[in-house]
Amino acid sequence: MEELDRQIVELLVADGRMSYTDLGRATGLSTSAVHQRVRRLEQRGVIRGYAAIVDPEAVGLPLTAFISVAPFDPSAPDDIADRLADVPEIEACHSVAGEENYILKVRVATPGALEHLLARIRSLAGVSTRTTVVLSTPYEARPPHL
Amino acid sequence: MEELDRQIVELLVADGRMSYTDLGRATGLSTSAVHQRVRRLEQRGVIRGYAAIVDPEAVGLPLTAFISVAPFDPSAPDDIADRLADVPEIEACHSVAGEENYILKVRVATPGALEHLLARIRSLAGVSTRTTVVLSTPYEARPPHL
DNA sequence: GCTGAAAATAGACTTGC
DNA sequence: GCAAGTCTATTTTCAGC
Repeated sequence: MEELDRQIVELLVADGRMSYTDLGRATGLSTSAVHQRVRRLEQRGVIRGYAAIVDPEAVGLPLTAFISVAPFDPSAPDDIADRLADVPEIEACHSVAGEENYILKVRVATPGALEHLLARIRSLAGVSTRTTVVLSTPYEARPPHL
Repeated sequence: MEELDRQIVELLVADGRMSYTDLGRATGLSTSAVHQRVRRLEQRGVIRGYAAIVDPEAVGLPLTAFISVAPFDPSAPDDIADRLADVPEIEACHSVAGEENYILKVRVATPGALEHLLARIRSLAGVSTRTTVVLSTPYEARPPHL
């Protein structure tokens, strides 16, 4: 990727609502030039979208956990991700190499909610789980180092 | 949190660049009313900011991994998060309950880069590591279920 | 806390380099 | 691929309820 695009992406990751005017000032381009580049970055899929960053605690989800899952029957076709796709507490689902098949990142309100969530995941996907509770998060969702 | 605020947050998480005009249409409020509410949500820290969502593969970081770390000397004061704060490959750092002290999420370009990163983390923070490589990511960074 | 309107800004689009 | 200019939409502020 080009230096100019790299710079634009970095600026938009830091502030997704930055105006094209300011992006132009920061990069030395005209408004229409950055606008054009941003649109190309969006079309190429480099920029997938824009989102407000929400504090999970502030919206009542203070408890974060990682759940490693492994299927009861390892020979069965693996449709675990699909089976869990509609569980809203699951923020991320990664297929991984290692003892377990997936790592899930979940957010819930209370330990009780985590207990129910684990039961739901086990029965929905036919998996055993190993849960690691997050105590605190020094940092998270830092921008990629382009 | 109030229903109207919940709705606004949900809309802004889905599209961080949505205009106040459109937010007003979607919620039935006037432009200035939503604007006011958004500002209060920002001030209260419910909305921490806005960011462009970037495809890590498209910016040359196709390899994601989780690294669990535990200090060589568990009796030493724990400044691991601080010591690792300036390592740009680390996207997230969670203090966790369990066998290890922290779970790091990292993104790198190649297996070789991961090898160097692990060495750097071990020497910087004085920790042993256990690495789980991500094979694929069915979904990630889904909005919190308000 | 919401509305509605006015003024300031920024966005979208076109044309020419 | 970029700059300049025009037209439209949005942001922002404020008086009034």
